[in-house]
Amino acid sequence: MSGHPKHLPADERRAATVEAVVGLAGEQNPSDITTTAIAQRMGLTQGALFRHFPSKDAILEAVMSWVAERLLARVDEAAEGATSPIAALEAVFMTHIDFVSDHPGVPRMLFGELQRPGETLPKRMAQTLIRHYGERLRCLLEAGKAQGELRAGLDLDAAATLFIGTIQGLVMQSMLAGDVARIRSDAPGVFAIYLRGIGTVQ
Amino acid sequence: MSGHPKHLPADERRAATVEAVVGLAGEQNPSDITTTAIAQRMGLTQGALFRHFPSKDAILEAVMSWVAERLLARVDEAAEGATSPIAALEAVFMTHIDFVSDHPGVPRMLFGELQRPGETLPKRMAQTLIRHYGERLRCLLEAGKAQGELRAGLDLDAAATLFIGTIQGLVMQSMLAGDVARIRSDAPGVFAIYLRGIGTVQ
DNA sequence: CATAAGAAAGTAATCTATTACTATCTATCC
DNA sequence: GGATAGATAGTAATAGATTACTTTCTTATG
Repeated sequence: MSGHPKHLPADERRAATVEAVVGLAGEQNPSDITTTAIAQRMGLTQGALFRHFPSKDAILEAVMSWVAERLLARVDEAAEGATSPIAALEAVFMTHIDFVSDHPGVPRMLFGELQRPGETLPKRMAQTLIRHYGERLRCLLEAGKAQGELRAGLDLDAAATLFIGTIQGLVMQSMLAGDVARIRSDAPGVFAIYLRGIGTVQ
Repeated sequence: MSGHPKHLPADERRAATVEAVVGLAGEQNPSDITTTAIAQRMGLTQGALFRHFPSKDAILEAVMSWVAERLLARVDEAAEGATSPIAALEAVFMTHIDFVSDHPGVPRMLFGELQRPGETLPKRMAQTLIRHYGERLRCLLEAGKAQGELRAGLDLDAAATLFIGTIQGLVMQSMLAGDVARIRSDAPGVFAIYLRGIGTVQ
């Protein structure tokens, strides 16, 4: 059959590897992803992966790094384009929903990494990603308070937790229905309830 | 060392097995739980498990069955004791929070089962559990609407999705902090926002 | 003593990682 | 500008560890 595929520069193969992992994570339990499966999806043999990564955990590190970079960048961009804190929150939410719709494996991997016992690097990367995300949220929420868009008594930590939970709930619902598209179509209704909860409009 | 432990009736061993799995799931990734680890926690050898269960999946079935029975029973009991739909919702929420505080491995296992590819029995049991749970929620929400406690325009499906997401967000936050106790202490603040979101009081 | 429960050891499959070898690309030299 | 050397990227095979599950032997208990 195929024989040897074309040689690619190292960084392109690394990027392709990350893509393969994210893709697989959308179809199966992330912690059941094998190096054989990753290689197969790339049209390579299993051993070839270890020419670009010293270990499987190094692959997961690359994935987490990719996620952190892309997600935070898109979210920041969405927030900056908005004219008010509330508008920014909504833009962030929808951008996040778009992201997990495009890459349904991402929230599963994050959740999975958090569950790992011990202190692995990919796990810590997942933790810091979510922490940074939470900080941005609290920042927006605080600004909303300052501008009177959100009620004064609002518990910022609770609001940030619920923001993330809102997305997590949509992810769970889409897994239940076995239909990734639901995550996007159900998002507006769920976010409307959230918005009302944090105190916009009366 | 120990030698042979006391013989137990089959059903007690099965119950102890379920307990062991739920316990382990609170400490590590549920899908990384091995039969060796389960047996070790019970003070048995690995092979002994297969005297009581024909396969590992049969163990997971028993766990899912245990979860479905206990969770739904406690939730139903909480709902019945309440005097209004809203009070029932709150009671259900707090009961659920108590349950996952006592058994932090449960939401992880449910999430993990939903991710499995193919159609295994434990996966289907997780799906039906969450569906039944969702039905009860929608029923309560509808009653709340009928009694005017919730606003008329409320999207019931979205409200049910967010209810589950609220819990899921608390679970995630507790995993992030590595502190199960947070799930209980953060719950009231988050639920208050949810309640406001679905339209109680103005 | 008979039976059911557990121990101990074994098996086949699977997974990560390594090794020895080979193909492909790239840059240099005459 | 071809031939060629060196580096890079691939394959195939396999080692070593771990997994779910079996089989056989042993012990406790009614």
